[in-house]
Amino acid sequence: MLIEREGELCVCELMKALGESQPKISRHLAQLRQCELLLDRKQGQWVYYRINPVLPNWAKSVLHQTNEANKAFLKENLANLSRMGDRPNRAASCC
Amino acid sequence: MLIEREGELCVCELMKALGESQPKISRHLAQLRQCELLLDRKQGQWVYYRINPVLPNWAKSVLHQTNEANKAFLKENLANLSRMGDRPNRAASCC
DNA sequence: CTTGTATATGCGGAAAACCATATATATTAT
DNA sequence: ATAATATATATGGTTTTCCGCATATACAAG
Repeated sequence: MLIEREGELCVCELMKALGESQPKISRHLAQLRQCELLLDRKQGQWVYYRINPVLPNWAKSVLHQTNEANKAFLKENLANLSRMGDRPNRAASCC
Repeated sequence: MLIEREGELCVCELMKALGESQPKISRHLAQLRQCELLLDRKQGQWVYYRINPVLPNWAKSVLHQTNEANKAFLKENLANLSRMGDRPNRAASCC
């Protein structure tokens, strides 16, 4: 849900947002990638994860609806994320 | 998904449709009832399960969309169900 | 009252998931 | 080259889930 909302997030951002350990986040992301719910791209030392754009529309819609209808659920996590001072600069990705 | 499509189903119907054991069906239904996704009503010797109508709209919508977009997924199970000759007569419920 | 059918649930073992720790690899900075 | 940061993954042990079997309860039929 955080990734859906933010567009893409790297492992360290999700660590901060969710307050979970690095191996835990990484392994869970690996599973979501394996079942093709997520794609990743490497940029420098960071690996950014995003929703796989080839998901069927019904699946994208389910994700989006669930997200929209449960914003309160993520409040804390998004606060943690914005409190993260040294957030990697993904603008540097392109060009 | 079968229940959403059929309106309500009892344990023995789900056993046939899914080809699973009675305790397995019953225990899974108990969990879905516990988390308030399903309601049950007893009629004679049968217990019918239905989607809880007080679910928030987003949840109902997610169930419905997922169902509509994956009809093929249930084909076999629905065939098993219709092949069930002695299906309990739920018309006898009311009046 | 007894038998049969439908459902729920206790129990024990098997299977799966889960996670902390340690470590490996890649990248960046010094 | 060295150190630091970001990520992935192996390993081992704990926890949780899961299921088959047996059993209990409720109802229906005879």
